[in-house]
Amino acid sequence: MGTPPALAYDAARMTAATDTHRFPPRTEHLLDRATDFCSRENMKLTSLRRQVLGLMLESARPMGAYDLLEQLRTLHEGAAPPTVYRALDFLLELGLIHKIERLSAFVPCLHTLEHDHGLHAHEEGEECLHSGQFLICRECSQVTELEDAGILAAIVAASRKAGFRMTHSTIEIEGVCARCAGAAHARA
Amino acid sequence: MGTPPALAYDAARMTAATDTHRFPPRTEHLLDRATDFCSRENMKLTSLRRQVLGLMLESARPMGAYDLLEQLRTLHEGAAPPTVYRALDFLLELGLIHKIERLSAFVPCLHTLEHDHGLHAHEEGEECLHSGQFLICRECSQVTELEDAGILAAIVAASRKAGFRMTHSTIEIEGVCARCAGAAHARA
DNA sequence: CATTTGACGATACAATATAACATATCATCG
DNA sequence: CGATGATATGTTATATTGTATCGTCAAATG
Repeated sequence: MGTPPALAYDAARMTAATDTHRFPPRTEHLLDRATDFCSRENMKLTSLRRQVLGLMLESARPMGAYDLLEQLRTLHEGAAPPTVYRALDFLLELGLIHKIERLSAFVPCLHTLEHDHGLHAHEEGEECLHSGQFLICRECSQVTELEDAGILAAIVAASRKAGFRMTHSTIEIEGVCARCAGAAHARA
Repeated sequence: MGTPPALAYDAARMTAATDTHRFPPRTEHLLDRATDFCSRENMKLTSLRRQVLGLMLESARPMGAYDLLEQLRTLHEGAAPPTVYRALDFLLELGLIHKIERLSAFVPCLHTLEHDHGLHAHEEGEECLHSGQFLICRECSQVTELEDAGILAAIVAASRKAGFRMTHSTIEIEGVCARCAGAAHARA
């Protein structure tokens, strides 16, 4: 919940080269990939959007828009709700993040960042944003993104059977993750 | 969106026998089934809850909590947000309705009402509320509930594979329903 | 260079949901 | 019957999430 613990890199270099906040190297690397991804889509990952995505990458958990706003304000004075929602809308449209509807919260999409596959085509010529599947642990609040072909196939099949032309699917599976279930078992 | 059109039954009998609003016969019948269902679960479908469920059954579309509140006020002076949310929570817990997360709106669960199967068991001894799958048409806003065994099986399988103990799943499929797709085709 | 377009600042507001506490209703038991 | 506890509802206020709108600025485009 609170601020993250001390980080293992040199904080003095954080604001060295640019006017924008510097995240740890691993995050900066992912952000660079995101920048490339955007260029290829003819879009721009502006400094503001980069910061918002960076904050999400740093968080172990899904972040609400107002969580993000609070954090963003430490980097970007004067940020207001529309500031955050615009960045989120942009990132959502490109598939760089997902919204977890049940939590009204957002997570970065590592699949897009790591495999650079933003857009998918399911049917004849129909393009459709990759929409993942999420395991939501109610103990530790962590969210794991799956990309299970079986689930997707079942959903596409059921939609077709109903004559429904699907463009997006929201799959949110709630329960207890392996780690928390293990811990509970150990306690008993 | 607006108030429903004139109804084909005798409005004079609406408040005859009881102090609670009377819905058309088909709805009253479903409400009676809901009452029975609750008794079997040792719960009570109070007049307030019955009215809320009735309003939802009368609506062709998902209703937001504040839509319900507005309607409820015509039947139940002094209703406030908590009035509605409490009724919704009750109905959700019993599986008599579902929440469509993407719409922040609610629909009655006809599966529960028509088949009286509220609780399911997926794994060894673990009970779990029936959680349906929803086709959401972005043209006409209608929502169709599926209960596709293939989707459920795929989700259960993927959860197990990840060591995740699922208790509830939210499946919301957005797109264009057969009727609206047909209409669009006709226009072209 | 003028124009257009997209991004951002800033204020206000709308829509959704809950906290907290008071009151009422009802069943049960002594 | 009257006390007691549990459940349901009334009431007010507030928290949380999300948009509308309008103005400004800066980069891209012709």
